[in-house]
Amino acid sequence: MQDRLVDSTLIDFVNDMNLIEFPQKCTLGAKQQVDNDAPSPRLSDSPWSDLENDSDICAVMGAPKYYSRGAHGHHSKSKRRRIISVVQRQAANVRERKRMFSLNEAFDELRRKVPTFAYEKRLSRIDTLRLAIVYISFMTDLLENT
DNA sequence: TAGGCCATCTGGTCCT
DNA sequence: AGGACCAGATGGCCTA
Repeated sequence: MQDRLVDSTLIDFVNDMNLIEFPQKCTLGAKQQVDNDAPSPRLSDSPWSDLENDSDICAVMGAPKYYSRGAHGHHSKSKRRRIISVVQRQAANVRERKRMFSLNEAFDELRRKVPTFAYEKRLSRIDTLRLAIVYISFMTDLLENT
């Protein structure tokens, strides 16, 4: 496959990737469907902007006043058990959402760097990584053979 | 309806 | 001690 890719033009490369590596399996819901060049609406609309203290979620879920880390399942044997308050848990949730948001921003940036057809559906994260790997390999081979 | 993808929550671990 | 990172679990949405 690599040899064939080296001999291909970039368009051919994209074609190959679309036909071989990504056979129309990158599905996305209507509300998540985006142009390849446009930032994802899911990512543009910060999911935590109106939930900075997570109080709404907490109210819905009826969270206890304190969370006991490692207090369930096989994790309960942990000796480093750390008791955290609801506020701390909420803050951690917000941080985690922000972290995932920045991760998705990076994925979006990577999506814009790898070649795809305009009409193609938005790449999933795993397909983005796989396509990036193949694309880098292709470009590396191209440089080495010129 | 099953499977894929994703967002979110959560607890464990590592690092500062 | 607290934040960052990670992985597992869960549930929702969408498509074939």
